[in-house]
Amino acid sequence: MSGRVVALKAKARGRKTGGSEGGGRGKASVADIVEALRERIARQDIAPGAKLGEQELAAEFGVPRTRIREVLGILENRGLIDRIPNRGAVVSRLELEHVFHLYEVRAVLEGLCVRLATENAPPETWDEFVELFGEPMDKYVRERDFDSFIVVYERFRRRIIEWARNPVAARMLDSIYEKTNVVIRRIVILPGRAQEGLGEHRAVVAAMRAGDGEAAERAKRKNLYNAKETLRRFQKYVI
Amino acid sequence: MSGRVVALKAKARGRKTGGSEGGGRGKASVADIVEALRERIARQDIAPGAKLGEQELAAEFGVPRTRIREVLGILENRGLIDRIPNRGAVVSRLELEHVFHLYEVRAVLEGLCVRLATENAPPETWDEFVELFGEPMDKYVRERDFDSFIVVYERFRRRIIEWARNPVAARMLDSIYEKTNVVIRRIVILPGRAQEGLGEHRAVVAAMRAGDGEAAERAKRKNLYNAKETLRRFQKYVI
DNA sequence: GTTAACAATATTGTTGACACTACTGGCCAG
DNA sequence: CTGGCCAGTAGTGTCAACAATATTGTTAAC
Repeated sequence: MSGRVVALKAKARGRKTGGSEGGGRGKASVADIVEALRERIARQDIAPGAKLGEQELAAEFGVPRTRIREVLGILENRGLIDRIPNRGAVVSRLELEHVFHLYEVRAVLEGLCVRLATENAPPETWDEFVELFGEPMDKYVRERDFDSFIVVYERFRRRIIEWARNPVAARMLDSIYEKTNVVIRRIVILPGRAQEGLGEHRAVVAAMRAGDGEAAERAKRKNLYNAKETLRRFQKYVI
Repeated sequence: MSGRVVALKAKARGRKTGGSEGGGRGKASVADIVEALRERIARQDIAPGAKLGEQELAAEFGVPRTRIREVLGILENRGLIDRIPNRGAVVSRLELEHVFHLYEVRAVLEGLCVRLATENAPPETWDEFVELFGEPMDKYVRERDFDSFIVVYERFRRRIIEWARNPVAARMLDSIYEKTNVVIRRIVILPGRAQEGLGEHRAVVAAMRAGDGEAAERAKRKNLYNAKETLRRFQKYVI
């Protein structure tokens, strides 16, 4: 049916200075390959359900198959791929139910981070975002410039996690993002969602600027709860 | 300095019906070995900082070294061991700061699960625990029978996660428990903590029985927040 | 007696070869 | 023509030998 979507570039067979993947000099390490594949899966360069052949990947990255095997092991227990014994590995399809579960967890974890960040960072930290979530973001919404919208959104998210100073939460949120990245981009284009989300974020930022961590947490939770409900309402158009 | 604490039993070198570890028939699979080691680390049968030799483990479980290698890889990105290139693997020491981070995350995740469980389960589900957290637990506390105390505690926890019906949260909480198991047992014996925790849990159970998910969530959070504060106060005696 | 260089050993890291399983296509019987 | 059986093939799973690196032990010079 649907053909592979794997990029066939490079083929990097050479050894010295050969591996262009991951930016490392020398040949591609396990971490490099994991990162490369994680990115492809997150951006859906490889479609969900598509097969990941070990030999194929080994040839592309110019590494022995054993190393690919290790990579697939890591990707598997991160939940990004499914492996069936003697059958190979395929990119996980994310069930709608699973996405809801992810959103419930994401809500409380981001709520936590927002609260911690409010407590840890000097209030002026958030001035930048009070500004951005004002006129500029309004403009993006009006002009349907969702890419710029998401860039700011991501920047805010990263800043929060940075100031939350909790590596455990950061790690868990990362593992959620790498699975829901795609969904986020689809939710934001749903009718009225960007506008609504912007309003919710203004509440979050205002509370943070005011130093009220608890209020910020509640606002952030509500934001993600609403996002989930929008998703539920329009699920037919998303999945 | 401190010698190894590794159990030297079995040495199971035989192949057929040899691997007694993990309960599986035939030789030990990767999952079996991971589970066996996870358990040992959680129960501190292997001391933090102790070295895990590949050949040693391979000999003990009667499997090729490659398989042990895979196991160590899994344990590493679960955060249970640290691996230094060409030096080997050692059991992670858990820093006090890290434990606080884990508790912050655990608080919001268990809070979530308590709320979800209250929404999903029929109220009668919790009658059993209303009962248990009454007189029986009081008795355990009075008699310093912390083992029984923890058994009930664990049972309650499992029931909550079961009814929360959120595999994502369940998985994340598991990864927290396997690291903090030891700490839990040390907190509960701190002066007054068991009594205090019991009171907090009665509030949780009461709210759940009454079907008030939000109140139950708040109560559960408060419970873990207090546990964390107790830990902070007595940190010298715990770590 | 202490320290530095060197050799020996033990342990981790890497790889290609071999074994096994599941799919593909052809063949034959009904 | 259809359905099941069988062999061939492609791909995954397993392993044991080889290479690289760190640690330990030894010797000799200061």
